[in-house]
Amino acid sequence: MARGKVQLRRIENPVHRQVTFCKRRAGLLKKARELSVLCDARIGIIIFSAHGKLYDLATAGTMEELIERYKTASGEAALQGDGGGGEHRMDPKQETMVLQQEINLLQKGLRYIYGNRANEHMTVEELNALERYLEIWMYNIRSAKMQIMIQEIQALKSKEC
Amino acid sequence: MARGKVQLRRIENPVHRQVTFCKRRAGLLKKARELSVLCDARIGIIIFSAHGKLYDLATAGTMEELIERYKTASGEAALQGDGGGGEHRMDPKQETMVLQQEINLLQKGLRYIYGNRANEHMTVEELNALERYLEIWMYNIRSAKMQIMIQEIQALKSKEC
DNA sequence: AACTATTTATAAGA
DNA sequence: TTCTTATAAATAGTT
Repeated sequence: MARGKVQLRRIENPVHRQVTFCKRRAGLLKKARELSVLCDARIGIIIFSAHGKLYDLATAGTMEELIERYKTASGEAALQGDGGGGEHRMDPKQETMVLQQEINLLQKGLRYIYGNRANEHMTVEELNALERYLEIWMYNIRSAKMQIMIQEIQALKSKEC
Repeated sequence: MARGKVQLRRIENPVHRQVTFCKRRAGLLKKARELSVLCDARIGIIIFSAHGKLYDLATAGTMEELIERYKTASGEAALQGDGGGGEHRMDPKQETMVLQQEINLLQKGLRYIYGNRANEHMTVEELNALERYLEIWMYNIRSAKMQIMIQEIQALKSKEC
């Protein structure tokens, strides 16, 4: 927006891209804060840089509150208690989302176990769900181990002949 | 920003406020799309108007994906941040490092199990280590569950007396 | 919804 | 990186 009109496509020069990212990110967050104050709105912004670093903003409350409210407002379908067993072929996006949810639940569980228990609230239902995941994962890991060992044994046998 | 400097506080006139909300909301979303394209970033924006109406934007994917990624990224930050309670003998930094390693191993394991097995290489040793972690976590989760249920039972009993 | 006078954001240069 | 500054963009008030 200055000293040259900008083309709306990825900036190829990595230095320019990084500088622009910093400046425009700051600008975007400033605009969001202004909009929130001026118009009494609640705004959450999540930014992942190309390298995966997280920048965020939540006005008037926490991001978690906004996310919960978002899920309600956007009428999200209830979480499927599939257990990740994966007998049905999901499309990759859905699959990674489910995986991500399982990881989130595990992280929460680990914080609950190892951290200050007062900081995390887990229901018995959540703990049960986590337990089921752990059982399934353990089963799968044992299967995978077996497969690898069988393959290794077969490789050894074929060498002997 | 034009024909008069703006004061950074809630616009009292409802008509002005509504008009400004529309204009600036459009501007904010445009800026976000530009930033995403120019700098190869992934951005999610959630806006609730004062009256509770939802407006949102997710670049390069769905809001759900961004939310899940946000939870992971912010959860990891929380894990690294403190570690909390004094129940453990390790110093907090060491403890969170170990936790992080465990999570990384689990994520690798899950990708191995659910993803294309050719993309992840895991040794039998790694799988064994993961299996041991899962056993420990399951034990801890079952203990936690028991504790909660015992507390609930006691709470019920004390109410009855 | 359109139209500008101004303010604001920012790309390029220092 | 930080600051400057010329210019593009956004937008407050008006029509």
